[in-house]
Amino acid sequence: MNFRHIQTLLQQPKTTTHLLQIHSFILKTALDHHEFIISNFILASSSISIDFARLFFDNSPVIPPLFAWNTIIKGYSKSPTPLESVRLHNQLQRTTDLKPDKFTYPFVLKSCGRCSMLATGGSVHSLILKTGFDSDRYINNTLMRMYAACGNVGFAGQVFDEMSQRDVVSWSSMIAGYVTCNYPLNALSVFLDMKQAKEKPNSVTLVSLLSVCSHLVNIKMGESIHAYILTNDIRLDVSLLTALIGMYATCGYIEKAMVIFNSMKERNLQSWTIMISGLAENGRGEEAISLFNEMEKVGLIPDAMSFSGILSACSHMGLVEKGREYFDRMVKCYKVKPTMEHYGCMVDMFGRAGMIEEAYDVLRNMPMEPNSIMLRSFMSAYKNHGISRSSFDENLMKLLLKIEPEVGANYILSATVSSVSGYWSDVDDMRVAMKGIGLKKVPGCSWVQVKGV
DNA sequence: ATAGGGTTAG
Repeated sequence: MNFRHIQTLLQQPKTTTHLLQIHSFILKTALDHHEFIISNFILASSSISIDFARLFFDNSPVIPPLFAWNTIIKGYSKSPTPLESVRLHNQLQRTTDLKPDKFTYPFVLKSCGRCSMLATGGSVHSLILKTGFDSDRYINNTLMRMYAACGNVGFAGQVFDEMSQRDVVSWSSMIAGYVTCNYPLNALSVFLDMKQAKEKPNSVTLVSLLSVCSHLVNIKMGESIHAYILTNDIRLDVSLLTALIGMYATCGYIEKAMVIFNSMKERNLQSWTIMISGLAENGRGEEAISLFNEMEKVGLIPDAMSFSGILSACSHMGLVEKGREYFDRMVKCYKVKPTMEHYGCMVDMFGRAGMIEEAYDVLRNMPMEPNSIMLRSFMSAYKNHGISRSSFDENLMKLLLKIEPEVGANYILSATVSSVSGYWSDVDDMRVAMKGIGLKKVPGCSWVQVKGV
């Protein structure tokens, strides 16, 4: 049993037991101090699970070589706990003489982005500048993604502008950055610059661009991108087809979306989910529900996004019992933690069905502060169905006006609801409240209209 | 000696 032998073993298909066996060989031959062996063992075990690899990393008898640190940092960057790679990067700097290299930074940056740690990401950036790695294209591309993920697309743009050489990934990252930060028009203009620069977009670039069309609800642009894909022989992979479905569905071309979905030879969870949500949004709840059931039969595990789709279908269709069922199934069978969107669907669903008490229960018992969409939905339900109820919670109305004091429609809603709840004792009270926040004229609503409520 | 970046939706 020697070095070469272990190396060969590590290249074969690995299972946990297999790796444990190799590990005991390593101990027996005292090769556990050997840097190259440590590196390869950590690499092999990280392909099983990052936590598994971490055990060996932590118990290494010598300080692991930089390669092993990089492998672990990379593993955490795509794990559910990316913060751990930021921690390890700190530990690397504090406790060893090793210096991070061009394989360390991309993954630390990715983790900073995933954790929205703008300040930490910025300090990693200055470290990169200090150590001269700012000429590395990969690092610059991940810097851009980090800044965009942290919501600061301006910094991403600076990195992009200062890059000495850009490739298709740089351009795609810049476009995706603007999409993430909700600047679809800027994304479009970067695409135009990209064409000027004669850089050819690939299927990843086009996925982001189709999302631009969805954001702008611009079917003309969507169709021209579809045509561009076909004439330029861009590979129609699962992601690109899924993005096309999404674009057609958001633009209201649900039939076209269905045709693409049905033609797909291979589909992933996202393809199903986007089709289900598309059907739900286009008022075709029954089909959304049957597609959801079909998806489960195929053996795919629905995620938070899939449940948003199906719950919104139930809400639009007024299928209260089904909605309750799916919500329960989501939590109990699939262990998906409900997000704001899910609670929003439930409030909307109960509210539309006139079940004010149930909607109120959801609002009261959810673990986060409701957003304005939910509050408006609840208030409208109250307005439409709650006229005879006495259970109005004026705090919810106050909260809505606090979160969104600049939205005129909220005051109109408030005025209407006040006729039921007595929250605003008279219209003059509301006038004072509006003046207090400097709102003189309600957009889309004159004082006369408010008075007339 | 082993390794790296970009993609969607509510």
